Amino acid sequence: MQNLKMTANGHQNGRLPGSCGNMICTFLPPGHSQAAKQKHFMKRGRRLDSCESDTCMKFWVVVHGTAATCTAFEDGRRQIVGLETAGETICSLMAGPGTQNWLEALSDCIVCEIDLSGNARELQGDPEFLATTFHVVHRRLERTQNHITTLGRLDSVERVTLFLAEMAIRSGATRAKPQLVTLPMSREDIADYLGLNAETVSRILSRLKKSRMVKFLSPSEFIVPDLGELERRLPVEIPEPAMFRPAAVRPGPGTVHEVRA
Amino acid sequence: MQNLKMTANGHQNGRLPGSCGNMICTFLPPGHSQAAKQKHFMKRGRRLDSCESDTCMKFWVVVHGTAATCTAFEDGRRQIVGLETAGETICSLMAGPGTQNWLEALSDCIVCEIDLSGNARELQGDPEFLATTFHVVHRRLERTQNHITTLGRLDSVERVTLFLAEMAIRSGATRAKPQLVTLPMSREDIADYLGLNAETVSRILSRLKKSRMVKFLSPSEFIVPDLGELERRLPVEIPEPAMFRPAAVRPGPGTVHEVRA
DNA sequence: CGACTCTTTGAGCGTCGTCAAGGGTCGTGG
DNA sequence: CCACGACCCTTGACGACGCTCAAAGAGTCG
Repeated sequence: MQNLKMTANGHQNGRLPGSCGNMICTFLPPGHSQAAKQKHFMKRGRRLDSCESDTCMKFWVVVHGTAATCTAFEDGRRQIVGLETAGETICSLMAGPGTQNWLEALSDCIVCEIDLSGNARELQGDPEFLATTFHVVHRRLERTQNHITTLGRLDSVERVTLFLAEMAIRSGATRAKPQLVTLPMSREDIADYLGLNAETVSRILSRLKKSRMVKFLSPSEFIVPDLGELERRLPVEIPEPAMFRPAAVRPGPGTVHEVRA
Repeated sequence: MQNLKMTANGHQNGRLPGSCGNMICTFLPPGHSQAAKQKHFMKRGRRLDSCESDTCMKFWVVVHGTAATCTAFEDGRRQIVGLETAGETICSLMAGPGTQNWLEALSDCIVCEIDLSGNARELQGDPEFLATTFHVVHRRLERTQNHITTLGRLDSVERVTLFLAEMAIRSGATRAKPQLVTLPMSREDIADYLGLNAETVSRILSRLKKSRMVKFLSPSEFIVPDLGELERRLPVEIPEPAMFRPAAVRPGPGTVHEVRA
């Protein structure tokens, strides 16, 4: 199936990402209405609910900030299913029965809402559109499956360690070059992402601080002096940066393959 | 995005599932080679490894029995990412870095391997093919995301309870009509699916037996006398049967929408 | 400055994993 | 036919890990 990724990139046909850097916008008809493309400026904690209708074909693109796709039970337990950083496309929230699903701003966010319901009929026969949406869903599946393994088989220290490593790499850190990382989320958010609770996360961070694995300049700013050392404490390798960078903003055709390199 | 599900069904164009009941076969060229479609008869425990090449476009369809998509760390910890029962299509195993991924027979299985690498180029422009693969991946994402919440926020008793309920529903049980269920997997397999260990699963099953939530006729056969009672102990509703029945073998066009009903 | 939120840390305890022993079933081979 | 091993399931004892509750410190905003 890796071949489909190539098509999904879309660049080889000369199609270029829109002004926001995302592919989805480019499928809007030339003279689309205001309502079809809408920017949400979301303060931390604000939510966007998924649309329940069957005839709705909305996409959300995170333009700035960090958001999360969340699920909750009636009793209030929350699970963050995915972290959505700038460039990420959310093409449908799939609520299980008896649960609520929403997109929530973890930090202040700009989210672009694109409604393609108007030209759904044409798009369903458009190979480029289908390949793009396939790619969006495929990427998400990839990360979701990895997260299942994290939740099912890593203990709390490993989960937090992996989380720090991932955040560092998202910020551009490499094994060779440390990098100041700004956490866009609270301890409770981290906990809800990792299937832990906030106190446990805080305690583990303190432990990692003491063991010099990570230096905190403030509760939300840290540096990992030696990413390799972090990695040695984990039973998995740390994912490539490409894993966190959405395809549509990558430099050119073919680079998608780096994911498997 | 729900609209795409309609196209993905494929029936409305008159395209019908192949002899094995699956859509993917129908994309093989008329005079395809033997190698392009291959049946694997797998004894319990046997594995199929994912293909590493970038130019490979293989699909696996479980025709009979129960298989699992698995991940493992170097240290041996295993996580079952998804249960694959008859009719399920696996379109790519996406190994995270530093982990192994494979498809494993939990019970004796027949798995059909379909290699579309030969006509990849045409298929990448074929809306029907793209819609079908989109649907395959989308379905999987839906279940994967639900499983994240299960692993992250349900305790062990809730996980096992939910598992029993799901297995009952897969076997055709409803709130009104109990049903004899045959477990196609060991306690350890269940544990690896639920992020627990085998002894814990066994202990919890014993507890549920004592509380009459479930009757075991043998270690691998049980009946849930009152599915509603099981559901009342859970913070989530039990998914619809449609959640477990692959789209390609559903009766007709339009029925896909029942997923959201 | 106080109100609020977030974070940290401690004490206590329940849950779940580890280790170990014993029993049941099945297939093989003497 | 039975002995044996392989494998799975069950149950107990014990301990560590992670959650709950509580209190106090740190940072932010009006």
